[in-house]
Amino acid sequence: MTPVNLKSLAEQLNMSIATVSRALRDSHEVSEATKARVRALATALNYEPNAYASSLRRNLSKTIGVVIPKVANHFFALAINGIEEAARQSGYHVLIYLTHDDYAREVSIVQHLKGGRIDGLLMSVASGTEDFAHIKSLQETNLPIVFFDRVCAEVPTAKVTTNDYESGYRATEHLIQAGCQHIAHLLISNNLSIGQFRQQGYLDALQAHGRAHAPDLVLPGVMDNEQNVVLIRELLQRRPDIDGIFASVERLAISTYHVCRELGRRIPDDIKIIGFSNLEAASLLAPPLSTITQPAYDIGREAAKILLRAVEKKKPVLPSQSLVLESTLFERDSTARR
Amino acid sequence: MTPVNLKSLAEQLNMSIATVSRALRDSHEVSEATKARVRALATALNYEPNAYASSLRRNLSKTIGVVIPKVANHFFALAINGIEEAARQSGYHVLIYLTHDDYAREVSIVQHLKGGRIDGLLMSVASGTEDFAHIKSLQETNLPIVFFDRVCAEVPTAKVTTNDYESGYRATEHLIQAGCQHIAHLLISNNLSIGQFRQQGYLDALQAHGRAHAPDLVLPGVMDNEQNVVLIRELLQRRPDIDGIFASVERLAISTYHVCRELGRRIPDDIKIIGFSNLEAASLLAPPLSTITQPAYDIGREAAKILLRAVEKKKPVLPSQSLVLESTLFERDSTARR
DNA sequence: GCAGCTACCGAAAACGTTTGCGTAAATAAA
DNA sequence: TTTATTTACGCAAACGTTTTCGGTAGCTGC
Repeated sequence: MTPVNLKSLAEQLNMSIATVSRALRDSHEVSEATKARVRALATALNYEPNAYASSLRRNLSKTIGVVIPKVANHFFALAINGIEEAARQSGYHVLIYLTHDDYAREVSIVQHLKGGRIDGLLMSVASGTEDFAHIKSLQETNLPIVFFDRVCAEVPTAKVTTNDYESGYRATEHLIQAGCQHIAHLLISNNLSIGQFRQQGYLDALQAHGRAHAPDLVLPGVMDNEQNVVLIRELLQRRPDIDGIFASVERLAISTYHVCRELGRRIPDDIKIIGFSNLEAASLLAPPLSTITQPAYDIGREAAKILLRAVEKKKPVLPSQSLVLESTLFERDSTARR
Repeated sequence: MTPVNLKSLAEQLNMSIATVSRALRDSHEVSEATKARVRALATALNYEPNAYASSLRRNLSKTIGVVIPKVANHFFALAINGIEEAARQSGYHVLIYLTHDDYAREVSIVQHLKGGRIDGLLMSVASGTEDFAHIKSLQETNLPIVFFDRVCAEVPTAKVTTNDYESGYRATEHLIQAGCQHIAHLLISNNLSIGQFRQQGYLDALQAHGRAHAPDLVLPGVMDNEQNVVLIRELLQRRPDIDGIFASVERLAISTYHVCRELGRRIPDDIKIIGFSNLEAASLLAPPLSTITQPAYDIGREAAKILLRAVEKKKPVLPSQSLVLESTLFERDSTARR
């Protein structure tokens, strides 16, 4: 069985490889008659151009990379959904890499991407990452990068985020208006910029409503879920007066539900909870969870579109192309006034 | 700025390209002394081999493809997690494609994969797919394929699934033992083999317990969620005697919760529900949902391992390498006896 | 009849890597 | 000493595609 490539096609058609290639790319330097002959044979033999030869020659892979902390999370899953959609529409392929929020793994992945495997990168940095040299070094190879959600402030490029400050502010204000006196903030991580924005919103909302800020009401989450449960239990036992919780990330809200059930705290009677979440079943929880829901699909799609525009036009991605999308606050029973 | 490739390295080291290449691949045909010199410069200049040149020459891309219906679904997200883990351990990259359960899209994706972009394929077929010619044709190019969960019976290769028949049987039996008289089955799709297995388990369990089988109690789900809500509402209104529901897929269980809430049916008092689901928050629902939970992460990882073994050894994947993993039944309040 | 077009096509050089083969020197065996 | 064998490296041909640089026709307008 002979391989079906440009050479074999050219031989069967009695023409040069160059002509076959041009015919398939619909070049104007080839007559309609020969184009038709070439196309007929190509489809008959199910010809598909070798992606690697093409990529090598054109220095273009038609592939983008996505580096994210995890995929088993509705936010990132939806984001990938949007990314894949945008990529498919432009004929691009999507390579996926998971850091599991591990700095060393992130560095290793980013280093490997220097091999020219991708034309552009979409990234949401690991929560443990503090040094961004690996990313900067990648950007210096002229690879376009767009950050989404967990952005890296130090790298000058476009970022797609949500209005995290306002969301933190509104969530906190919502708890205040529901009657909460002592509101804790369960933070993602200390060094993520989105976490800092949400934290600032929380602080400003407290201040605007004349509440004192107690530093021991802010709990930075960790990677491990079991560990988080322990930390939250500790917090609720140390400060039994806490009657409101703002969780900056879904899994912390879920962990809080478990802890409350364990400690016999009634939601929303004893304690009210609101959290960032893209959980579809939020309205079916007991009680239904009030959420700040990010437009995850749109974040992914818009980030990909910005990246792909830059890739296609061979222009760098500018910080000015950054986008801020709006989250939505859904009031449900977990913050109901009683 | 000169590019950093084998040629530039060779020039700076005053040796041939071949030697540099061999040194970096740790060939025994190169002295330790020169290896050291080469490696030193390579790391100093942050050399990363061009993936496409290498792939072209070796006819190996170190990349596998994953074709799945969707990613915004905890089962598939976990499966990808397992796949990525196995791939990373073997130094492979993961390309991801979503069919959105659309046959035409699946065909188009599979056709594109003939370009040699991947060394192997992991696939969960779209629920609408009835003709498998596109997959067979891809397999004829000697590309190793491994199916997982939503397998394709007609293609002779390895498949990684769960014990779907037994799970369907046990779920149905569980409802019977909880006191249900009229049990409906909400099916994924008529032409998926896993759906047929679950359905057969449902039927056999009914028969084993002397229950008559009413064909109008079996509802094949559709793609659209809104549509499913309508169908389920219709079913519950047409057959008000239904007091047990076995949902073959998570979103049908969720839709059933919504319908029950809307119609004022109390779970589990009026109607009991069990469903296939990987929802983490299942225990926090109102009421907590009884589930058959598939080992999604393991399914993905094992499928990837089988595929990668075949790829590395350049041997075809045999149907005899198929694997059946066990699902777990979690009893929760949605099927509690009252 | 001739320069200047256009329309079509082919030869060949890239892209960066891997690898079969050749070969010189060094070492071992005879 | 001569003859194998090993060690360490270079040359050059691939892999399949794209693209530059032509080149040959057949036109047009003068």
